[in-house]
Amino acid sequence: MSSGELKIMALAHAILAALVEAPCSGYDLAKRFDGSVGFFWSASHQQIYRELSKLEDQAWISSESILQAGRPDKRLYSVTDLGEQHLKEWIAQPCEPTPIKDDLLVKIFAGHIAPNQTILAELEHHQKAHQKKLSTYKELEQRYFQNPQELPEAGKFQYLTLLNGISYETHWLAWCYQVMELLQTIEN
Amino acid sequence: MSSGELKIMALAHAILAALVEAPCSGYDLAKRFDGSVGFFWSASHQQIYRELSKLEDQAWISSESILQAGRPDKRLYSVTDLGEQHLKEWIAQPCEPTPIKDDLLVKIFAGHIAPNQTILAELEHHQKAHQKKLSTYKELEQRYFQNPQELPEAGKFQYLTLLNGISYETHWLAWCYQVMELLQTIEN
DNA sequence: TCTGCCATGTAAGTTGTTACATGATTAT
DNA sequence: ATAATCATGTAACAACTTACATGGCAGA
Repeated sequence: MSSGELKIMALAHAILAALVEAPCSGYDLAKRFDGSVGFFWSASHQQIYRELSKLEDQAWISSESILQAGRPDKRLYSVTDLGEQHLKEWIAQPCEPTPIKDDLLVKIFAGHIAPNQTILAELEHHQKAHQKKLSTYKELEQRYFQNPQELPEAGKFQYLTLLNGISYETHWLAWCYQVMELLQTIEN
Repeated sequence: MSSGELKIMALAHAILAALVEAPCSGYDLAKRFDGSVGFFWSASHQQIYRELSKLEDQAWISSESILQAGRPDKRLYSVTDLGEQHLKEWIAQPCEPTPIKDDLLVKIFAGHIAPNQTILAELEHHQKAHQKKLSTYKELEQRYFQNPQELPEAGKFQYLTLLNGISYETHWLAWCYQVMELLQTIEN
């Protein structure tokens, strides 16, 4: 209503959250979105660069050019006071749980039109993927979050996102197992 | 490559899967995407109508006009042989697990910049939402899936998507509890 | 020499969201 | 009367994906 500026910009907030934790370049952000930030958001480098431009136009972030020997310059982005203020306000606004959108579940739902073998193969593929993620997450837990009670406050919150990843992958693995059990009762 | 037609169309496949199970109108589809189909996909009615037009242009679905007394006509959509063939092929192509994108996790990640009270309130809000979904799912389980072993094949697969929903909500609830426990160790 | 990493972008297309639009029937 | 439900759409915009584009440096 009225003038504007009341948009959603989900990615923008994920970027702000990442930059508040540690200022970095677009390139580094893209890598972080593939790693620890990936516990809660994913984005391609193209999205990230575009969003960084927008955020800088709005003065929610600012950048500093870093000259590097033998490498392209990098732009180091950090969140401005204005940006942090907006992030705080956004955090205070209630949001709803993300609806599920999952290709594998679509395939399972229509599973009866495909050979059992096909479904089973895809399931094993996903099982492996989830197992891999889970062990990565557990390694991170052991390496950086051994004593959660003694972490600094920011660290505790980051640990909680990791815990969510662990719980999420565990849920998927348990479900994969359930599917396999029930598939065995179907002759094909 | 070569000529084309190799697009992703995630929503299209979700619609095909729903229509294979039971032909219906766009309006009914929208309702189903808010209910049982919502275990694996969500979409607004605008998306659905647009996608239905595209699918009919490609002859993956066909429609029949149903005249109704005292109500607007409805178009009953069903999947053609061609559509079912495409769906089968799509099911056989491997896909990757859906990356996480979740606003609440962004908020938690940056939780240290907000008052503890704000985080706690949002968490309780989500806890309630997940509790509600979980009990809805469990009711459905009791009502329609008491003896999974004796279900027809299609029913078994649909039950598996419901089981995923139950597992998913349970995971979130357990995590909410973990967060609350750790939040108590932070003075604020 | 070739692959991969560092570093940043543009262009085109698809998907998803929000708002607008219509019009009849049924229940409170 | 008023709101909710049935039933189907258009228009504009925001978000996301895929492909293309550049160019230097480091290591096998």
